[in-house]
Amino acid sequence: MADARAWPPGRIKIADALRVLLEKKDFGAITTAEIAKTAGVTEALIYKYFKDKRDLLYQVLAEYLEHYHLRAHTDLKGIKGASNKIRKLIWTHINVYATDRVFAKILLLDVRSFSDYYTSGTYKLVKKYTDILLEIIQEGMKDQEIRDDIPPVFLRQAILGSIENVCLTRVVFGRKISADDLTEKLCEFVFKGIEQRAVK
Amino acid sequence: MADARAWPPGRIKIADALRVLLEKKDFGAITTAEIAKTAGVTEALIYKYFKDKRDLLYQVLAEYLEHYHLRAHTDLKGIKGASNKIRKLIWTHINVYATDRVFAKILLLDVRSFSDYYTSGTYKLVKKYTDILLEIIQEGMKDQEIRDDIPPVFLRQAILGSIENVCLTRVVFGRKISADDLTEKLCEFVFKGIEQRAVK
DNA sequence: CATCAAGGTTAGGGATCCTTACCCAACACG
DNA sequence: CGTGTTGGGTAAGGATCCCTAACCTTGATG
Repeated sequence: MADARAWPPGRIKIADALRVLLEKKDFGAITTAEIAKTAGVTEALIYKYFKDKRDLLYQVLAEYLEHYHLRAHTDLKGIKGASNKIRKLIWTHINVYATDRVFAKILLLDVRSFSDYYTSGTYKLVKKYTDILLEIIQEGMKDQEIRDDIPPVFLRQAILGSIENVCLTRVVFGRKISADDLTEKLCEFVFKGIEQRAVK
Repeated sequence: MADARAWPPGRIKIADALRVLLEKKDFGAITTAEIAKTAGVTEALIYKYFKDKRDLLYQVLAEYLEHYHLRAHTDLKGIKGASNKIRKLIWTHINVYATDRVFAKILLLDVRSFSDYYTSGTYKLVKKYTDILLEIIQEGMKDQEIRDDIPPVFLRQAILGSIENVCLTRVVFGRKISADDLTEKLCEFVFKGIEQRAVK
């Protein structure tokens, strides 16, 4: 997972330790002492590699994001048409939440409450990731596949919000996430809306 | 704001102090010492009325929720048809975020990261609030106004997610929220979806 | 008038985050 | 070959911060 750059072993052990601990408890309940103990290093070493306890969280999240950003990109290769791409992106996105609870918890729950997160480099990575969706939307508007009377950035926010909120409760309560099932329903909602259509 | 039950003055001062402090900084950055000083009481008094520092936050949020729950209920009186009710509810919901940033920040940012929040009584109040939307959706399905091929609870999650995510960034970056404008766009999205309709 | 509850304070203790100073092995270099 | 110097890591401690136990005061009540 951690892109094995030439990071010193201590740094890797610390990041790994946080990931392990996040499986069982939320970030606020994890102490630096605990992280150090799990990593098998001393507390002070954390502060050699990370500015903060929070900076550690941000950097771990950043590693996930780089990984999944790349994956989303390749997942979309060879798919034609904005609608099909959006469907695929929704599936991929949900599937990440379904299979990687630690990542889901960090992104959906832990970092949100820190105000400095929104000015961090990690947040920029999130935006870069969601820009994929934005570009598809713009492409779809050009091709008359997607309505162009609502600003694309607005649509992006609305779509992502619905995805994340649907997954949120499932992540919080540890319920299973079925990517296939949720994608189907979400696409119906996102593409056609909740209005009852005229019976054919 | 704080429904003036027969609460002792100290309790009111503490809750007020937190509300004041939340206007400038986020919950995690506020210390109990700071709260006590702002309230003009000693730190220990906080723990006479609240189990935790977090419990204080939950109770303050609960006061907001009771207030806005009531208001949403009366706001919907006299409106006919599920679609019209949903439109109104969306407007009311957004308008609360637009006018009450402290409430918005607590609900959208601060409490989310605490895992015990989701088992708290305050969270039950949130559910009670969102049940309004659920009932309208069910009503709309019965009246053929809203499509019934997606579970109502799913639709509720998706709709609320899109609303909240649209407001979230505006709250985080302190940008203005125009209830009229956002409601218009959100309703278009929620009711009709992003698909380009056949040109008439 | 003794007692008791309610509202509030004093004083302090343990945990947590973070910093400063230090150790030591490996390696470059004159 | 002696000598810096850099990178990885440790030891120890300090400043806060959250929370608790015990105590004080005042007014109501039997």
